[in-house]
Amino acid sequence: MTERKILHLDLDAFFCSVEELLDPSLVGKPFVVGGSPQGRGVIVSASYAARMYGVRTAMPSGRAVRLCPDLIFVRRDHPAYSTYSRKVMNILKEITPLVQQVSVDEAFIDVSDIQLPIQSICQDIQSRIDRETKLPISIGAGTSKMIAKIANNIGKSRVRTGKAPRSINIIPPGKEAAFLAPLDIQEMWGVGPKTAERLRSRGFKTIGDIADADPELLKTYFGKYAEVMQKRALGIDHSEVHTDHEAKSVSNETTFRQDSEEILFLKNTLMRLSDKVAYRLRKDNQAGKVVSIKVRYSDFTTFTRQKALGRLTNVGDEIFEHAFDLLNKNLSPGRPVRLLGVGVSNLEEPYAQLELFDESPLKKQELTQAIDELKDKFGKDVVFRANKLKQNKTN
DNA sequence: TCTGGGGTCCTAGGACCC
DNA sequence: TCTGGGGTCCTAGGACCC
Repeated sequence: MTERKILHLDLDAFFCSVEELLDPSLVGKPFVVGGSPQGRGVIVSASYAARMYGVRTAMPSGRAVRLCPDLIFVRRDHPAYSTYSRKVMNILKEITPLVQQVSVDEAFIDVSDIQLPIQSICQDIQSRIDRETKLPISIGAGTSKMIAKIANNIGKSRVRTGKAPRSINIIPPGKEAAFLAPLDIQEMWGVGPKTAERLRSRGFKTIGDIADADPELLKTYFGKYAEVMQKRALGIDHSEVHTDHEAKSVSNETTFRQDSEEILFLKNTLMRLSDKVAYRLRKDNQAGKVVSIKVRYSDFTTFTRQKALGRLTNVGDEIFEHAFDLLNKNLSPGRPVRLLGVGVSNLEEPYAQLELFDESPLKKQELTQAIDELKDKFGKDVVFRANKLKQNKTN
């Protein structure tokens, strides 16, 4: 069996790089995309100039300004990010159909079938994306997704110039364990702050420490997970590049500018969130069987509640009805609420009839509108009759 | 410093059924 | 008379990732 050649590609400071294309006066300046420091925002993306001040993703904006008083704040422009993301992903799909998009700015590709040295494959992709989109991208390469991903993280982190790294980091076959061994445990896949702390408290510092540990001892600490962890530490990962991604849940949440305990306000918010979720579901021709809410109080304690409906829905009113019921039954009165969220999961395709229609996005949108208009005219039940018909047929 | 928003996966307990 | 065991669904929470 020949070795797999897997690449992990990650656009450098993606949102900021797009903003620089839209407004070249930002180039080289310390700026961020994210919420304003007056509100409760956090940094979503930081330019490399801003990172030189210690500004990082997910940092509260207030703290970022203290680190860098001249920091420029740019509002998010999601449509622009989607457009550029699509451009990059399309280029990758021209190189190979084996593309797994992980997020807007990140993908794995399997280039095992390309008969060129891995170094030149990486360089070709990087310069082509630069030529066609002007976006900087970094690439990690290895015999598995895990190695490619970690290689990319390490490659990027070595560059501290205040400019986009555009790094390429290739781990040759057979060198996986040696590459991982000296790295900090938190570079591991699936090891976050909590697990890292547990590992550190038992004397594990590097990935090599985990690779070398007595399997039985590791098992007493981490149970079933120990085996997976140790395999990963040894550089073993057989996971494939998955090209088919289907969403399993859709949710929207919002943090208020000010905490509130006013039931009318919370109710209206829940209604708005339910409509948003429903609209997104309909746009993707999806519906779900489970409605959930998320509530965070001002002291940051958070709870979730969910309810299985026994049938599919993608209608705002119905999602809201169940969400509000869950809220009513579980909200502690008099405790100010900071965040409210609504979600729908256990998704399926609801309308078999849709397949009879032209698949063009415009047609779909027209159909959605038609369904929504019917709902307005005849009441929400009209949307469900088709749904129940389908269920009766299939059962 | 005072902590966003969108997700996925895993675990564990209880209900219910055979 | 003092209590089996497996399967499946549902729910809640938590860890993790970008």
